[in-house]
Amino acid sequence: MSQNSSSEALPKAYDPAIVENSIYQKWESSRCFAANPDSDREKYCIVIPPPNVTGMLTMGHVLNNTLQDILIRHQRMLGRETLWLPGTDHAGIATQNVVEKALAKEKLSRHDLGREKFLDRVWSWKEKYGGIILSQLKKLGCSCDWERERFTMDEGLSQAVQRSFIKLYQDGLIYKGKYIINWCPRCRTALSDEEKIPEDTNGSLWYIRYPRKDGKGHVVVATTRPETMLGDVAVAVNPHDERYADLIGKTLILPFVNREIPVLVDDFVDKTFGTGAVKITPAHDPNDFEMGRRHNLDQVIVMDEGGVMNELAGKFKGMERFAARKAIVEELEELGLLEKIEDHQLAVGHCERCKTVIEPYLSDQWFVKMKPLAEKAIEAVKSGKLRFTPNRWVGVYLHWMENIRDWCISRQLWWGHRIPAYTCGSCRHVMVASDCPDKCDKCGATQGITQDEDVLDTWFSSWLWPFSTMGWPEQTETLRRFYPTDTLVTGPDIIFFWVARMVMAGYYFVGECPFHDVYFTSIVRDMKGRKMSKSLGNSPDPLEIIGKYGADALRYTVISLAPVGQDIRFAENKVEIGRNFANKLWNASRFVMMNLEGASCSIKAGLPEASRLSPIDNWIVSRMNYAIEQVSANLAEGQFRFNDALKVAYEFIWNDFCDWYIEMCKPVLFGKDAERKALTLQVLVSCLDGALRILHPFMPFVTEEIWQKLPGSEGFLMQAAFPVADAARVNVPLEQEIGELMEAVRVIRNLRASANISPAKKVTVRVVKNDKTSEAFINHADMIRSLAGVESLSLADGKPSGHLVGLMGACEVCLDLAGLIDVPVELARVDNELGKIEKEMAKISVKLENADFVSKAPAEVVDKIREGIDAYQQQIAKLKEYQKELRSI
RNA sequence: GGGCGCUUAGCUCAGUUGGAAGAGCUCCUGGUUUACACCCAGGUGGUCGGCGGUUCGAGCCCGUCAGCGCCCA
Repeated sequence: MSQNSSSEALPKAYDPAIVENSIYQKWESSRCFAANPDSDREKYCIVIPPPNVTGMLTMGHVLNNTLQDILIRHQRMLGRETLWLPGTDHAGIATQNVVEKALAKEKLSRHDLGREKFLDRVWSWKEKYGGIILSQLKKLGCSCDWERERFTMDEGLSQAVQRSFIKLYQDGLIYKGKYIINWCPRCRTALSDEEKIPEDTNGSLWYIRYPRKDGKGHVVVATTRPETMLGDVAVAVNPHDERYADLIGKTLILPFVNREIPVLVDDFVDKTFGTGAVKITPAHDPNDFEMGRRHNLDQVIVMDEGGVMNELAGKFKGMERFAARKAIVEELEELGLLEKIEDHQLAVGHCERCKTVIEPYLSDQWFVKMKPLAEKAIEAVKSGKLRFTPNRWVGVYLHWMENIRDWCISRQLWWGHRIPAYTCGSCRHVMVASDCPDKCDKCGATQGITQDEDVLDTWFSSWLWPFSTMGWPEQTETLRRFYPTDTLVTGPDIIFFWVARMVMAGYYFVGECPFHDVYFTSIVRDMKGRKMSKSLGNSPDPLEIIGKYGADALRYTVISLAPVGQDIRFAENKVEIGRNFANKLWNASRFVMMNLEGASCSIKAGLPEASRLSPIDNWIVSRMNYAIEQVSANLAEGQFRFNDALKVAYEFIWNDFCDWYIEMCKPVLFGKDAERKALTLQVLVSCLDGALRILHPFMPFVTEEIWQKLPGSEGFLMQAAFPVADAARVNVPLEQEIGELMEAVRVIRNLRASANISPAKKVTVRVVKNDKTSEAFINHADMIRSLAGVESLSLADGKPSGHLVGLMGACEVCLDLAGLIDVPVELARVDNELGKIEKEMAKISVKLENADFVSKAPAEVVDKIREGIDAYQQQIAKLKEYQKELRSI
């Protein structure tokens, strides 16, 4: 499987297209993703938020699933038995819509086909396209256990749906009844409150005169939906509204239909809204419905299921609801019954799936009583047993839970789980059972028992997902081993739809919260801050991006752009950063392996003891252990600081390992000291190994590909151990010492740049003796020579003339220009430098001028400031001296 | 109407107990340094949204206003 041959030359640039598919195939065929319930390791489990079968991979999926993959891969490398359980959701309305649209192209409706044939079409559609999004997740590198893939309409999951419905019914938590529900006239189905999307709309408030039967004038009512007046059965006023005191009990004549309707009183009426008199339409408004029940009023339905006015609408019969609204207003106007029209802003509900304006509609539906289910779900969060990250979602969750309303679960669709309720044709008795009863429980009839036509809300299967996918209601091995799961990663937009309901279902059906942590992801927006959507056309195709830049690059960029809980602004060109990083890692590895020829080092050998290593070797080892510690801390349970972890790995690899360590190694690698060289190679290989391990959860492909080629690697990186930071190898004084070396190099490079000296040209540098700082130059003279292109480096007792002068602290670093100084340029540079230092000094000096600061601030803070000023003053003095010298040339 | 989040360099964003403002990209200047131009070295760039307050000291804590974005009614 792995060649482990360093003689194989790596291509100069990393090409993800060549690597990713083959790596993924190797993982999959070696069953690296499969969870084993029999192992005795501690488990870690995530169930995927099942994408819709109709779905195509979006940037939202990329973010969400990359995060899950990072968690899973990290935990797997930590030695846990991990299960990431994948699958898809049947997405009732969405899927039915898609197939109906396809049918429409053949000029067919689902009714032309009939229920059975239509469902056949949906299933074949599902077989053909339903797997696409999951195969797209594979391109992303997701390490799901594909052998356990589930679908919400699978046999087993359908069983779970049935069983849960029956249990709820038997427990008295499911009921059927006629209530006002949210109705989509286009989808022709009921919707839950959550599927109604309110949008602020500029509407109107129409003031309509309802004549009194006694002929003594009229009453004016205000409404935002005039078309519903045809279903009015009363007018109500507040009992304390003196304006209408004499009107109570009188009768009005409803225009157009000439129905006699009473004026009644109800505390609910808001005296300040409109005229204080409101029309009551129990069949078309939730508040009116309640009021109607209190006063025992008729419920007059004036529209059909498609939003078209019915026979009770009189002359408006057959008109679409908004056309009817227009016609009614016009006619009222003509009749002199329209008093006025006011602009009125209101929130109009729209169908989540098709954006059609929702109609509050009286209809016979099934509901779940939610209050009893909410108790434990509230407690779980309050007690901290269930944590949310970011924590602020707790408030949103609790507010919803504490004000929870019953859940309308029946849908007038065909695609979905059919409600397991059967009605006796003879006595109308309703029986809930998994199969059609042979005879009626009540009257004993054996014929004419029919199943409810409706299906269940898709979320009624989704809320069971964490355990239905594990085989519930059977007590399976998987369920015992992996339930409850550990972390849920999902978007805050489905906190009510899904998260909250899963918590309730987990407690109710299995007795345990389905997870202990929920990580709410960011929302991916475009650069203008707009949510990505198909209709805006601002949503890039992740597959195209993967094709262009590689999955690792996309993962890198998405994660680094996503701080905890903040929305991210994504643009395709940002993926270049990830691609560049993958290439950087690739080339660093390439460099290491090119130098490995004939060497006998192996990642299995581990790091040589510190005493055998050079300071720079020990420095990179220290940096690596710091990076390991930081990545681990950022990924520790409950942290979810993905972007910080990734940043640490990035900086270690790019800055410490590539920019400094590899460069510092070159003299050794190209030198003659074989023993040093061997040790250096071992450090290079070990650090590369460590870097690949900490980076693997984030960028799995490129790290695996490289790791396979490292000498001594066996099996797969994805199954290798995540490194543990060795505190004994973290050497802070050494890091400081090497930090000084780096600073010395920077000072010289600075001087070279300011004098425009070609990098190829070797220079002579003289450092003016100074107690501490100048030592740094001498301690690491060889290193400085090689990194800064210095030929001769020496200490000088006094400042030589004809040199460029730079400062490291107060230590003068002089670059020999043989007197060829471009004085104006150099003076400008020194001026600039002086200006900056003086500005800095002024900023901290004011602190010392404040007597309170000196007396009240901690001594070490004051001392630090004093030292700082001291240092600045020395620097200023040196620079001024240099300035004087330059001016005298 | 109620609640939440955001406002830091031209752009995208870090900044975890209050103690001398950071990264990446962009831009500018150099560069055929045998890992990498998907690169290297160097540089420019910020009254931390406004106004108050607490404090010796505020990007960070409190109040208030403004703009943007969400959620709930």
